[in-house]
Formats: sequence, C-alpha cells, structure tokens
Amino acid sequence: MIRVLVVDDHPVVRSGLVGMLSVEPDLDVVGEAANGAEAVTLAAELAPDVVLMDLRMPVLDGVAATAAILAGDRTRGVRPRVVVLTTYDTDGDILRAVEAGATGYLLKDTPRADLVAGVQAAARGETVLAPSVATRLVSTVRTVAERPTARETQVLTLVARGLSNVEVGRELYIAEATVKTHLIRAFAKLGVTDRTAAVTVARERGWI
Amino acid sequence: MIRVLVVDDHPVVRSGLVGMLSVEPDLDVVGEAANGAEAVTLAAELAPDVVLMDLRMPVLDGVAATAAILAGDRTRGVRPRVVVLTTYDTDGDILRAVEAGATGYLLKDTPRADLVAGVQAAARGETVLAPSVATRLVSTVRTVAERPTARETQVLTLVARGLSNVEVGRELYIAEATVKTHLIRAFAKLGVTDRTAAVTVARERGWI
DNA sequence: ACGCCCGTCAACCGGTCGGTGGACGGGCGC
DNA sequence: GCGCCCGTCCACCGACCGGTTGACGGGCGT
Repeated sequence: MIRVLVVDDHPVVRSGLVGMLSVEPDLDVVGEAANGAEAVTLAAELAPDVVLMDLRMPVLDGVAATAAILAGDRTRGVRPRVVVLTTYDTDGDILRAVEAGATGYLLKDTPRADLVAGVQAAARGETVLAPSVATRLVSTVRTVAERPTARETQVLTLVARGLSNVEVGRELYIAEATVKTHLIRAFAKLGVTDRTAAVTVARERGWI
Repeated sequence: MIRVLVVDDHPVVRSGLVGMLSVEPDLDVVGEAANGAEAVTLAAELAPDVVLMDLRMPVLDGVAATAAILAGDRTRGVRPRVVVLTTYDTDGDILRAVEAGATGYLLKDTPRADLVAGVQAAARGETVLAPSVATRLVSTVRTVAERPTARETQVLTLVARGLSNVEVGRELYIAEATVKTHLIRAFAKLGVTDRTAAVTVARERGWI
C-alpha cells in the first residue's frame, strides 16, 4: 500500500487528486495539506511514501516545503518521495524543485492513468518527468552557467519596472556605470541585446 | 435540480469539481468538457442551467466558448448561466469574459461551500464575483478607455520581443515614425514613460 | 455631411542606452 | 597564496529612444 500526502492550496484540486488516487487499490491518500507549512508538519506526522506537491502556495511554497521535508530526520528510515505537480511547464521553479530534491515533476493536465502511474513509479524511487518538463529541463541544464548573478537579476527586476539606468543606480546606491555593466553582462547571459528583450526572457524563465 | 456542465482541460480539476458539486442534493453534474469546442456542443445538447468554465483551454478558449454558448438559439427557452472559474485574479481575460456575458467569476482556490453557493446563485440568475475579482473589475472599468488599440498592442508585442523601432516597422511594413507614434500613445494609456515598463504593465494586465 | 478616432508619416532635439576597454578590491576555493 | 568570479567604477562614442508638432486619409456613427 502506497501512502500519499496531497498538498495544494486549491480545494478543487485537492478534491480531484484525492478522488483520482483513492480509487486505486494500492494507493491510500493519508492526508491533505493546503500550504507548504502544513505539508512539512503532516509529512513528519504521517510518514507518507509519496508527497504530491503544488509549487505555488501561500505561507510556504512548494520548493521550500520540498527542501524542508527532505532535509528532515535522515536517521529514521525512508524519506518520502516528493512529486511536484504544477500547472505550467514554463514554470521557472522547475529547476529549483529538482535541486530541492523532487523525485518527479508532473503537470496538472496529466491524465488520470499517467498520474497514478507516476505516483506508483515515484514510490518505487523512479524519477518521473512529464515529457515537456523533461525537454525544458535538459535545455535549462545545458545553459545553467548562463544564469544572471543575484545582483544582475536585481537590476533586471528594477529595469522591468521601467526605471532608467540612473534611477536603478539611485535605488541600489551604485553608480550608473555599474548598472550598465550588470545589464551588459545579463544581456550576454540571456542572449539578447536590449533591456526589453532581457526582461521578457528573464520573466519567461521565471528568474524575475 | 440544477443541471451543471463542467468545462476544464485538466482532468484533476474536472474530477475535483464533479466530486464537490455532485454530493449536493440540488446539484446534478450532467456533463464534462475538456475544451471550449466540446463545451459548446455539450451545452447545446444537454441544456444545463449553469456552465462552470475554465478560461485557458486548448482548441477554443473559455471566452470564445462563453460567447458561442450565449449566442446560441435565443428563441428556445433559457440560456445557461456561465460562471468562469480561473486560477488567477490577475487574469487579463476577466474583462473579456464579462463582456462575453459570463454571469460570474470565481477563483479555483474558492472553498467548497462558496463554490456550491456560487453555482446556486448563478442558477438563480445572480451575479457572483470573487471579492478580489470584483475589486479588479471596478478598477479596470474605471480605466477602460485607457486600453491600447489593436495596432498599438501589436507594436507592444513585438517590442516585448526586443525589436527596435526600426525592426518593428520592417516587421509590420510601416515607417519607424509610425511605430514611435503607436508607442507614445500606448505609453500614455499605460501610464508609463518607456518601452520596458510598458511591456511589463501590458503583460500584467494580460494585454499582450 | 460632419466630426471623431485610428492608422499612417515627417523633422527635429535632447537624453538615454548599448558597447568598448579598461580598472580595483573582496570573497571563495584549491 | 594564487586565481577566479563578483561587484564596483570611469570615460567615451555612436545609435537609438522619448517627446513634440504637425499633417493626411479612411472608416464609422449621427
């Protein structure tokens, strides 16, 4: 019997997942959580085999909750497998979720049969990735070194709000020249040549 | 007995909605559709009292499906009430859905009780709006004249991809001067002073 | 028929941006 | 202790952008 914990802030989605999974004879939904903090508490309490985790949630998001759950007491037996379940394959948190130790990454438009199969595979310790997620993941890994630094990202965020270089400098207490340097470097990493495209690309990849 | 048609491309969500609604004694889920085209067909076939409609769907989106359903044969009795059900209250399609004739607008994080109450209210012909949606709606209506024209939006879309004014002009077969005119006007309507902020605001409001 | 909005174009100016080519100090890993 | 990356800064230039003013034709409503 595979013990499953369902984590999602939408009652509709929780209800749907529970309904889909609990009719399977070898699956048992042992709990539901509406945010990351509840998920961490319940995971420790219920010791599920698989946690189905939404990413975007109030209080504590899915990435943080995944990290917290998997960081938990390593001495006491097996840790749960975390399968991330999100709406968009463009979500910039895909990489962060995998880094946090997620075993799988499925999309919410997954058919029932694939969802059940994914949970069962995760319980066996296999990695389950939706095809489109797998594609994005390899292309991301391929360009992992190309991610802007923290400071560059910060500058990009302000630029996205429409601030000029001088204004960004004032905001961050640095010279305009420094702002321009950050931007030029960010452009190179994003493969663009102007600030507007940079903002678009960074937003697409979930970096700002 | 209120007859309900559930429309959503995600099996999980459909299952959740059906589970939540069908336990109510006065609600009867008479059908499910996975996209807008199916919804139009089933709405004509099943004559439901209420259609619970997702916005983002393949084939035919929720706005178009809503318009199609409500445009249907007006001579034959009562048309269904369409309640839009979406994930984000920031969705730029809120206004378009209301324009298309949606009776209500609920978010997917709505608790079960509110969802049921919303469907019942819609069946009675009442308008049901999630509080945050209502807030956005009035603020949108207040600035409804400030929306960029089709051509201006088109220019903004290309600008968002990082094209320069000259490049946009080449793409649209118009002079650079015209591109600049469109942009200046779009800036005024969006309340910004540069292209990057314009793209950000337009994206926020779901206009590009 | 008239006005109004949309889309088109021109010339001009000042300011900003993109890019180059440097430079320096601090933190981190080996 | 040495390199390397990150973050900071400067000066300069050409190109592009933001803003203004002014103009013209077509479609749509009254």
